Amino acid sequence: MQEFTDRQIEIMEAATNRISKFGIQNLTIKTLAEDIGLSEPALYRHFKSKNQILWSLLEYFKTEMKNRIQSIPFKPSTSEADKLRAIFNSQLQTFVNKPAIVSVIFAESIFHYEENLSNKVSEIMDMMQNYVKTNIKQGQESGQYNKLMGASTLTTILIGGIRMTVLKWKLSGHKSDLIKDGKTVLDGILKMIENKNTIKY
Amino acid sequence: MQEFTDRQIEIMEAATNRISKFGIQNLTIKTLAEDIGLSEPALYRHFKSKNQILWSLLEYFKTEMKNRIQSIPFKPSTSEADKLRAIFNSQLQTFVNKPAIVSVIFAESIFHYEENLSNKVSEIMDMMQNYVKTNIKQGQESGQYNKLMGASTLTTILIGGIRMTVLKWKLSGHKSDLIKDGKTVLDGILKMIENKNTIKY
DNA sequence: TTTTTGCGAGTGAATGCTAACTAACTTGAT
DNA sequence: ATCAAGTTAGTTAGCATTCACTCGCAAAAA
Repeated sequence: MQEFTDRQIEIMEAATNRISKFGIQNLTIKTLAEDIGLSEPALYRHFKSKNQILWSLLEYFKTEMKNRIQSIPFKPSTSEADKLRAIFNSQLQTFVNKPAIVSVIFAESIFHYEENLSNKVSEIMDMMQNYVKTNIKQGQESGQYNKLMGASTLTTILIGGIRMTVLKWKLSGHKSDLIKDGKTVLDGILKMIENKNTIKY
Repeated sequence: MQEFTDRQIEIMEAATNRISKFGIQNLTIKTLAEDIGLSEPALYRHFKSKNQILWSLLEYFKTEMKNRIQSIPFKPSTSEADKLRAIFNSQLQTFVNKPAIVSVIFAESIFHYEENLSNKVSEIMDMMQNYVKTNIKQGQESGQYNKLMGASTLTTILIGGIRMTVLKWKLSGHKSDLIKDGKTVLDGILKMIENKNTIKY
């Protein structure tokens, strides 16, 4: 069940590279066609519109992300904190490998009110949000995390903190060490919410 | 020393409203001129370019923000936590009153690589970052905050958490209660870092 | 006190550019 | 000989910006 043809994937990869290197506003049919070595109309043989190219990019990433996260192998004994670490690590690693997706996800406002695109971005954000929230609830119920804060608020802080780290990385021109900085942020938060051998309320 | 003429302020306000209502991608010289009831060339009598209009908007906000935060009256006895609450509260209140500025600040990527605009946005972010970081250092040194995390990391988490809340508010179409949600996030973080009558390290 | 001159602020009609997208034609493989 | 996949040469539309001009007023000159 091949979702995309070879050419389509080639186009999507070229788009990814273009965005990584020059930002999303530099992704035009013209530059894209040049990158691949085709004429502009040729692209329209493979995608209905530019919108469809971006949409496919997001859809592709969403599926990839879901599969990737769901297939992280956890031993039954893995603590919730370690699961969270694995999830974020995997996610940040993906960003490092394909910085383009960050540009797209962070650029909601660029989509000229194109609902299908902002919806896809929302779906991706929601999915991440869900993984995190579920983890936190689980951790709180099992007593691994304290309950100083509601799960929703904690989720917001966690994702917000990581997002901020990603943003800084992006603004630094991908010079900072995203993996390390992300880990620092996550560990910091975990340090504050983990019930180790400390007081209980 | 009037920095802007009346007309310039009128234009800046119209731009603000246009962005608030229809997003930044709907801000064109044409729509802007229509809003004010002038012709397009007329705008060029007052600003050199569209870029200059946006730049002025950001510059104006930056100055306003600086003055506003610096003139928050603190009694000498105010705790660092309460100072932080006051700063964020003031900031969020401003966002609620002028949602446009959020659109502009969150839309870095829209600026066709116009350096002066992204720089202004960076300046604003840095300023906020500084206020927060200073506060945290102060709080940690005076023992009001614990030192489980470095000041930089904590700053990232704090600003990240708030930013995330603002983003959600924006995505909700300004329907959620930004002030309340922001306060919840901030209080949550403070609860985790404040040394009240608990253990000392 | 008229008259002239200069100027701030405005206008309609281009201009030039960049995009996305399309029509109509070609070619090479099955 | 069909058809998928190209190509050349457009079209259309949006946008920032400029051109050449006007109008009314205020100050300088007569």
